[in-house]
Amino acid sequence: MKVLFFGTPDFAVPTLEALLLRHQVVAVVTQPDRPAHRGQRSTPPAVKVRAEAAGLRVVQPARLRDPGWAERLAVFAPDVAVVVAFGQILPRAVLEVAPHGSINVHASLLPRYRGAAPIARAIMRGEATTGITTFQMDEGMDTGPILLQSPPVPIGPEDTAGDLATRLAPIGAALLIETLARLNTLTPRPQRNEDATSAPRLKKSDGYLDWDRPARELVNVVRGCNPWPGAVTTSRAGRLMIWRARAVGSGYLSPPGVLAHHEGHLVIPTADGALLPLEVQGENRRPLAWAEFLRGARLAAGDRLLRPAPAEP
RNA sequence: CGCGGGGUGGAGCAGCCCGGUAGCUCGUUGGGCUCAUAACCCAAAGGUCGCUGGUUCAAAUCCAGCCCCCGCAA
Repeated sequence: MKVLFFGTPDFAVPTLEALLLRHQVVAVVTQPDRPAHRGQRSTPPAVKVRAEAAGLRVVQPARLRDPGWAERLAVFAPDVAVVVAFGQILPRAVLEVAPHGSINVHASLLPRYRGAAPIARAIMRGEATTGITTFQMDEGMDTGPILLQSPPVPIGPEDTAGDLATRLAPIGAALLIETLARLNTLTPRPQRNEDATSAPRLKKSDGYLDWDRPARELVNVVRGCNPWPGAVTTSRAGRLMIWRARAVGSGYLSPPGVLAHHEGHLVIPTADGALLPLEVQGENRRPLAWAEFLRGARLAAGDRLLRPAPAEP
């Protein structure tokens, strides 16, 4: 089939590669290069890099909602459009550019976790499984009728959002290929809206750690916010990013947020149990193991950690 | 010219503003103690303080240039 591919980050790359093997990708639509990294260098999205390596046509609309894009994309005469983590809402005219419409690869078992951050949100809520759904897109946010779903994919207790995304991406690629292969015989199944939950895009403040919550929940926040936006607390030594952590103990140990010793480790007591940081990162520092960080004598028992001030949307 | 932090024994840091014998926590090595369970005690080895030049009686510390590393702005 002639496929028009929409995608942007790493997560979308395996699906693009799978399409390359079995179908004809007539063009790739991705987000514009954005200033990124030190020095404000303009950086192409992962999908663009891969697409150019494959010699594909790449289109980078600033706003797909601007008039004229449907016509410009129609020139490629696709049979179907495939959308994976593209990052922009597709207007109806664009959704309907291809005769078979647009198919989305979404990283959850819909109708659960509709939205931009299904992987991170599932982890943050402590889910034990998730999966991949392919569906026929409509104008709503991940509301279209379902084509195929993967079997439940287990979420390991230590998985980060980054880990899970890496694992889910090839599963999505395989499911999409199967979806296309069976497109003519599949019956789209409407989602049960009453079962839907939403997974809105993460904000930095989603990573703000509140020590008055139970340690188990905070560990989930830490996992879900890795690699972005990072779970943060503030201390005498400035902002502290916690990249990996484990919940230890249970019940009330000592005042939440005040560093204390517990079974041989310096931990952060919470409302229930304590958080044992494993990997941590100080301001303008690289990530360090908790023990190494502590050797710099930046923090000690008795120091109080606080939730960052909500100075951000 | 986006903003910012940093390069000090193997690791993580302090010292630099207010020049004058290089310090802390850990690791390593050698002893000791004998079970401390939060990391016991003693001792030792190990450093061109990123590079080059300048100022000075004297530079890790002040000045200039260069190299490298890192964080944030998704």
